[in-house]
Amino acid sequence: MPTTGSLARPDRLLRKLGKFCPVSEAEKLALAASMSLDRRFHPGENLVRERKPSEGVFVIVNGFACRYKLLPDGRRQIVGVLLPGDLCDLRAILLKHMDHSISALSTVEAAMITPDAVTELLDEFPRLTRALWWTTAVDDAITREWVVNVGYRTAFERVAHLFCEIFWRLEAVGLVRDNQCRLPLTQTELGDTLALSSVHVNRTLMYMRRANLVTLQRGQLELLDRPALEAAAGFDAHYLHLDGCNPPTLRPQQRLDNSG
Amino acid sequence: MPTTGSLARPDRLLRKLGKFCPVSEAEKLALAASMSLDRRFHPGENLVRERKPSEGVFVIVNGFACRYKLLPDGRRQIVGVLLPGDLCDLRAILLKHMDHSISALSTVEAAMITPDAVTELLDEFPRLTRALWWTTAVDDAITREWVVNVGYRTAFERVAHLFCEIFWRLEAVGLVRDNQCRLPLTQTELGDTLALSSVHVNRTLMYMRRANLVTLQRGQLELLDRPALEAAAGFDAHYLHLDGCNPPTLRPQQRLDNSG
DNA sequence: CGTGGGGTTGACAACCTTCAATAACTGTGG
DNA sequence: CCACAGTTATTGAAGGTTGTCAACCCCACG
Repeated sequence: MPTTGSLARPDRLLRKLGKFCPVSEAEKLALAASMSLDRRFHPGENLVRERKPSEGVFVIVNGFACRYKLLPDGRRQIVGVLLPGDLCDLRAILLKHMDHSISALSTVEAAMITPDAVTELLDEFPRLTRALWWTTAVDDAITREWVVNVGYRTAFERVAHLFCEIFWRLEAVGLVRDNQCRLPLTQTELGDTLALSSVHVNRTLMYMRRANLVTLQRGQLELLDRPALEAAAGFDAHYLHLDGCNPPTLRPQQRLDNSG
Repeated sequence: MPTTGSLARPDRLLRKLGKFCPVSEAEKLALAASMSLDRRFHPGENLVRERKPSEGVFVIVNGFACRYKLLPDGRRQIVGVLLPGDLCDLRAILLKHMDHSISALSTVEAAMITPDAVTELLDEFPRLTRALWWTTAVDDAITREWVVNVGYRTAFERVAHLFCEIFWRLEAVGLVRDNQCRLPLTQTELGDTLALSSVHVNRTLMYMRRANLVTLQRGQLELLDRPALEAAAGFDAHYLHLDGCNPPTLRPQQRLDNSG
């Protein structure tokens, strides 16, 4: 049950990549080896700053983080949530500067993959490359769904939909038990995420609680009636692409390398 | 001035990739060669359907298309606009099914790159691979900005911001002249894009027209006072990443291959 | 010359925001 | 153990931005 020391950090990530394709021992070790520079961030602390070049790719090992943009009037819009096992976008190293910031919502442990290590990893492990590429595709699918969420849905549906999404994503990395998971966001942060005022988030949560759908206390989320919640949110998990991958078009050398 | 027949189709795309890094003749020819199966789509026709596997990657050669999701009540949310030179996401071939549909807004000419051709291209041209990867990163940055747009901004700001974005993007591929560009969207489609009712889009456009900021007639957009519009929208183009790329970490063989 | 889609406008309603006040909770130091 | 400060949560009242409904106009097109 306990992984080795070197595999503890990429564990959640590996679990996610495993949904895409089998991952060999060599690939696991290479990924673990590429993760250097473990760092710990306090709530509110920035991992990545808008308008600055990225120094590498962070892997969230533990805790919750968010992508956000600061707005002219001082408010902020959270445009993505990063959970354990998530990557801060491999492609960031291609860009001259970041278009958004990333900060810790809870205490966050993150490992860094340097740009050189990213390049090496992608050069030497084509199948892993595909898997990592797949995670970025899923991240983007999630962002698109967020456009729908803040654009189309009512406050109630938005909150419900976010809860469903985070629940499914945490389930995929083994962080759900007894219909419960962590969700260490204040109501103000939920508002920044869902483009709602904290006041209205509160009213909505009160309503959900009284309807015996959901409780959210001290950063712990419990879904009391998951089917009802998903129905109310209009939630359909297919955009999370947790059903694996297409049969890949492989290069010749990959065809020899199908050992799980 | 006129490109050869084989380079006419990827012309807009090449112009965009050129913002990222120089593209060699060999790369240009390879890209052109990989584009097969030119197709023409009428307004409203689907290029790609949600919940179906993608058959390859489309390159928009001419016309406007959009990514959209259908909603339970029959409405739709447009979650992205595809302009000439844009790709329908390279990574789609990794996914078992699409999480959104793509349809033509105007008459669209699109070329298809088959999954096999994508794989070959990525295998043989590392620098081109980086450039293509960069375009997907920019697409995602745009989607994130859309979350901000529909979540945070007022109707007026939303419309203004969309106009600025499309103007900049078309400018980058050489499709702007005299402060004018094409924008063949009905007010209903603008509403689907901006999460506004067509009625309110209309009111907003009337206001902008009367303020001598913008005209939009018969699919032609003219920015009468671009600085004022950008200021009003809170538009800052840095998320479009048109300023090129980071010095790449290259593989050895790439270091020998820096001819433009 | 009729028909249908898109554009324009008005009246009214709804959802959500803002402002404001209070209560509950968390952590800190005496 | 309690007092205190700071943050978070809760609730009420009033107002604003935007949606809905409905009507009308215009134009393109067959």
